[in-house]
Amino acid sequence: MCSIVNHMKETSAHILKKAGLKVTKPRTRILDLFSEECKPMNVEAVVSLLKKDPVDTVTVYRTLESFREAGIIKIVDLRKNSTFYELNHSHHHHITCTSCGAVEGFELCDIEITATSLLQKSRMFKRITDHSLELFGLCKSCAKA
Amino acid sequence: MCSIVNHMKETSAHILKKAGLKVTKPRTRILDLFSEECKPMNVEAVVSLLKKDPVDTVTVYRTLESFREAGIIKIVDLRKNSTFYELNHSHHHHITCTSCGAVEGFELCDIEITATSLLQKSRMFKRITDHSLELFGLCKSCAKA
DNA sequence: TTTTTTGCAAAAGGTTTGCAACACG
DNA sequence: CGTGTTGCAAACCTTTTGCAAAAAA
Repeated sequence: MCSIVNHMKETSAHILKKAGLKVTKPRTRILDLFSEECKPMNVEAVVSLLKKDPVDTVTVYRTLESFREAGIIKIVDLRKNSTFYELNHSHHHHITCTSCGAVEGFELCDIEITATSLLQKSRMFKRITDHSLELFGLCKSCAKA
Repeated sequence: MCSIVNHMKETSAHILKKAGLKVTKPRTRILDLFSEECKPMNVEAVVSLLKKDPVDTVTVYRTLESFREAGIIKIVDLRKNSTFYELNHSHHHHITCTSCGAVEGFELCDIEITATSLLQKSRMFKRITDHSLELFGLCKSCAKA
């Protein structure tokens, strides 16, 4: 269980209302799923994990997009061939195994400081609103093989 | 003109040979293009810039993939809906305007040091082979509007 | 000449759009 | 009950694959 729901004692329904989204069954189930699985997921993963009581793929696409707009989830750049999302609460980054695709999250926020100072040198940019630090490497089991 | 060809006095043909790739007209032209345009490009951009003497889209896909395998270019994660590549010489990152899509490059390599120390804490990972720090924000003209 | 590369056609993902039926508030 | 959401079909766009003709070494 991920911390946003847990910590803040907020139900998915509550989070949806606060975001101005109607509380529907597919939305509640998808948000619950993100709280249960503490990892980046793509549309296929969501559909697959809800297959007992199926939610249409298109609905998942639309739901993830509306969650992203509302700031509930965010896109993670993992160099996969589809878009991955995760809950937008704790600020962290990822390391992805280039061999088997395993993903681990980590926190590391010296970057914010360094990045802000960068704006002073930029002739083109005014504001930084988001960033993504993604590492790629080999996990222990792939490093052996 | 980007520095790799310029600085090292290496022609595209020379770079291709060193990489073990046959020197063909499409490959030479595509590599020349990356040297001329100092910015990330996707397949569409390459095709479009070569349209006077067209190179097939599929050839561009295959060429970019072979360049990437050879380490001549690398993928840049810009959160666009297609894959962008750029020359793999100077180590730098990017900031992308979330409003108009403008991209600026910058150097900032304290990350390598910080990231390496991270491995000591990771229970899953053994090696970091690559990383990507991408910033997103508003460029000066979009910040006004 | 032998092997690799190119271009065309077609297929294969992932994602988006249109629209009627449905459900939330 | 009215508006926003869902599900299905179909379209769309990017990327991949198969194969014969062309080009590199």
